[in-house]
Amino acid sequence: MEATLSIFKALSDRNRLRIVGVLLTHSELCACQITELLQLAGATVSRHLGIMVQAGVLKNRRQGRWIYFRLNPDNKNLEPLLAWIRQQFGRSDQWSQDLDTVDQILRIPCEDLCRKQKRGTDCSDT
Amino acid sequence: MEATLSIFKALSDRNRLRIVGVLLTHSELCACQITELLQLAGATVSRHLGIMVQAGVLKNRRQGRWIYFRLNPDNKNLEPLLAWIRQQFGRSDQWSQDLDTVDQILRIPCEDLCRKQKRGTDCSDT
DNA sequence: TTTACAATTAGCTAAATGGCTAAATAATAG
DNA sequence: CTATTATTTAGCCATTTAGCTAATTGTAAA
Repeated sequence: MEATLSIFKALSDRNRLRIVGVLLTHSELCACQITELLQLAGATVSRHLGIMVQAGVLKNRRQGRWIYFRLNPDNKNLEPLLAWIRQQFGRSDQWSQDLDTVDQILRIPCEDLCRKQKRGTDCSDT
Repeated sequence: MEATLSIFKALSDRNRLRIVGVLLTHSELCACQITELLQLAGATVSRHLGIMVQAGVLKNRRQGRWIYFRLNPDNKNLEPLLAWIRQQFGRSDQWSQDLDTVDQILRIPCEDLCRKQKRGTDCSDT
């Protein structure tokens, strides 16, 4: 029951649910890409990601300077739950909008994203 | 996404998850029986139940002086999620213990349960 | 109609949660 | 080795949540 509870807690925040949503169709995203999607402070996003990793919902791996997150492929238990979420999201405006946004974000190299986030300004600014 | 979120919020509290757990095998329980199981103030339990009704997880019906709660049979969407929870609970000590406790509680008439809860003492007391 | 009573709502407090900034960490690049 | 930099951790504050008691509501019994 503890494990189940921590999974539900991990999923009971809007921003964390949005992260799961985009990972349903983009198998792997790095912290700075997710930060860009949510438009929150990097530290805040890092804590959200940590909660989900802790609950076993996400897994991460380091590649060079970046850390990539994906839905935990080791926990087979999780699959029916994720399938259910995908079904629920079927007609969610927020979800389809987030998917579009991620498509945009994926065109920007992580270096640029991170620089932008550090400055707190838009890419188009000098 | 809003609806999904409120379902997860409803399920992200230990006591609420215990309520769902016992309703997986006891199709209908009244507020005072659930209060007896959780050993919390009646008002607190009422609020937990309200949150789950609001989220569409539970449904209630009045019968005489008592209000009975069950897993919402109208929301077919919910079934896979409930099946998943049942699966997760398979080996939960808390769950099997709660089921035993409910068996005990069901032997006591609601009148007696409510009287006991009002006095805040055990049934065996005078 | 009045009384009794199960459940809910209101109002309070303590703890948990989610946001931020700043400091620390861990890896790459120079 | 030192500097840079993406992410995490620490520390702070505002909001939400879960618990309680007391008051209210709505139904049944007297």
